[in-house]
Amino acid sequence: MTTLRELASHLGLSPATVSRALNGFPEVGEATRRRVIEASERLHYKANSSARRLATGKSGMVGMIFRASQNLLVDPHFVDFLAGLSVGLAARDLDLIIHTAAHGAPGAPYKRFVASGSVDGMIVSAPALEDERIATLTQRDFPFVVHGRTAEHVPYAFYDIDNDGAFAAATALLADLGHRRISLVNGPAGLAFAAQRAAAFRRVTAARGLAIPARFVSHDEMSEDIGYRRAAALLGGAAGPPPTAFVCSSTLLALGVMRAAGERGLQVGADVSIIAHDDVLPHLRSEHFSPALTVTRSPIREAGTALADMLVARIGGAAPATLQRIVPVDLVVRESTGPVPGTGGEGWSR
Amino acid sequence: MTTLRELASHLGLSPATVSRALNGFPEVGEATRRRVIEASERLHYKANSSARRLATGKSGMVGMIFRASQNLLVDPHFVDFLAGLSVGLAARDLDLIIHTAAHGAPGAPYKRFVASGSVDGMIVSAPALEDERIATLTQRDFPFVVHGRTAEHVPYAFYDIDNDGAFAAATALLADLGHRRISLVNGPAGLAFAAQRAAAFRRVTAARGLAIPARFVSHDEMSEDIGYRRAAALLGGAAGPPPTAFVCSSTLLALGVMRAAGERGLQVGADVSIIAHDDVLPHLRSEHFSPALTVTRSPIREAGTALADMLVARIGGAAPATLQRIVPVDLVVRESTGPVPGTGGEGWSR
DNA sequence: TCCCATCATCAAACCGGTTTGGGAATAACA
DNA sequence: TGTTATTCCCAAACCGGTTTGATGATGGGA
Repeated sequence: MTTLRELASHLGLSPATVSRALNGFPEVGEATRRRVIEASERLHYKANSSARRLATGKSGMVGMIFRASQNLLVDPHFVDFLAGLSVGLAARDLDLIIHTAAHGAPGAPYKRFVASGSVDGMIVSAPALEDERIATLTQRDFPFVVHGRTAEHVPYAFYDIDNDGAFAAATALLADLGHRRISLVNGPAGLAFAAQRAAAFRRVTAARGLAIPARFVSHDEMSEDIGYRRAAALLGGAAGPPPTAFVCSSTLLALGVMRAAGERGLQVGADVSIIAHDDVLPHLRSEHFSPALTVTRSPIREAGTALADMLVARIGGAAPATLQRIVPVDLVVRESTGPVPGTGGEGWSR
Repeated sequence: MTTLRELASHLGLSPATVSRALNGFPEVGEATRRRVIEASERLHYKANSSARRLATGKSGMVGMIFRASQNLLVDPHFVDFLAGLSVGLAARDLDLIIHTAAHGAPGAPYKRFVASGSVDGMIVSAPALEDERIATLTQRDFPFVVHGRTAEHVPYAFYDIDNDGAFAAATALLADLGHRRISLVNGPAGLAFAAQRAAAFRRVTAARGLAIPARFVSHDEMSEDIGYRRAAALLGGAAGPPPTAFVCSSTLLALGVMRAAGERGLQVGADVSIIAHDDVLPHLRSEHFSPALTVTRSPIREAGTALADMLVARIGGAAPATLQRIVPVDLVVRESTGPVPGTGGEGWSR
């Protein structure tokens, strides 16, 4: 509760000198500085952050906004990203403001943060293919970084994994094992990463001459439940021959697909193959699934810390074009993928 | 970027009038108010939040601090709580600042937030049995709410589940089924909820005359991995006869215990019984485990929204003693619990 | 017609820091 | 000793809102 002025008059100094002493400016005497610091601690002085912000124009915070409708906060991928981000920002002495936009208008909360000057930068997560937020922020020349990439042409700072490479490799692996009926259980339609993954999947299957019926490709929330329902519907075979392999956009989806396969008595890795993208959620380890899951792997936490660094650079004035990273994805072959059943996999059944 | 003064001079009014017009004060004429609002929208005026805070003394934000060392943000229970909290706060037009304290000193970040006036209230999560944060905040008479309860006697606002009732019921259920060698796989030692659960477990087992060796009770992080390791060590039987039943502090732990049991060829619900507390994480549904898990159930998301309401009330001046809630916990019996094997469960083997 | 409410508005102070532009010592140099 | 350069500190302005106290303009009642 002590103010700078109180502290100053207590010391018989001017507020200006005390301010400089505490902020490490060179033009105050060493003896004076020590006296000031000692007194500030004794009186529990702490600069009022609102006043400082008003004077300096910096807030020391960065913002992030979720749409409550999308329930993104519940998504474990998302929160793990948040964890990395928070740690990375804390290391730079920045705080993170999170705001859940309850109502429809997605633009309003951005105004709230950007126009009112309450944050120094923004983080945009889970962008759509053409994302309004990116357009708005670019237009106002406000510092921001994106987790993911959109189809737009404006240069902005982003961190993304090589979704195309990962899903091309995953699809090719299955095709090489002889699978011709492959299903893609993907993330929500409209999100950029899901579109990139679907494009890679379609490109590779088309190149191999595989006919993929529309019902084999689904876009939805990435939960165990959805994985189960999609796989159960397809494996039931009511609408046509079931797939022999699944490519999943997350390990949670794969878990559901495995449950559906298990219920039908299908052996994963023999009767049906499953591969998934693994964001390496610490409490969900694909190597412990039974059977151990073949995955394309890229830790989502690293995205958080990397984006924190990028945002700091961006706030510091770095050009967006210099802050773009696409990280490669590892393909880890384990036990959930195998040769297509009923063909020459073992060399005799053909 | 337009300021209040600019807007005012543009309108030929004083800043005072414009401020009142925008903030809905009754002493400005209706015609003037409309004129002001119209102009403010046309010029994209948005009050600078730092300036407003400085003038009003309110920040419109509440804070929450994690210790990075504890890795709480990675804990899915925790983040789901965060989700509920965020939604609850957004409904009250509050933002949440989250700060990860990288280094050891737990007091420092509190100073940072409280003494500098950057937040109007604080949320304390995962309290220890005697929590320093609660002591500090109480002493400064700063508004805060706690998720959980400590052993302290100071009256503060909290929301907690009936850990004692839940774990007494769970333990009694197993004892009633004839189990005499029961293991408790608990959360981290030192945290209040874990202590409450352990106390209930010990009370009920003692009342039933069950001898529980020290190795049957473990305190650690609540991950699948830890659950697996604890159960594997006990079921190995190297240190003595293995337990016939497990009480787990989370469904993640139970998942690990199930994996350990499965690896040894034990049938869950017959050879070994498992019961867990279920915080109802949307992506981890205990009714879908195989077998479906018997649980004590209480959605952790509700804690978030309830605490948001409490904190708003507390900031508004409500007395802490009026803001204390302990919610009951449901016992849901499913397939993972059954009579102890090798006794009279089936009527013939004794 | 005069007086008193009521309404609508304004000038100025204030919140608590930071920053600019000097100015009075002291030190360095001729 | 006189001048110039440093060193150290201060008074005042400023950031952009909100809030107090006062004032001019209108309208109703006597």
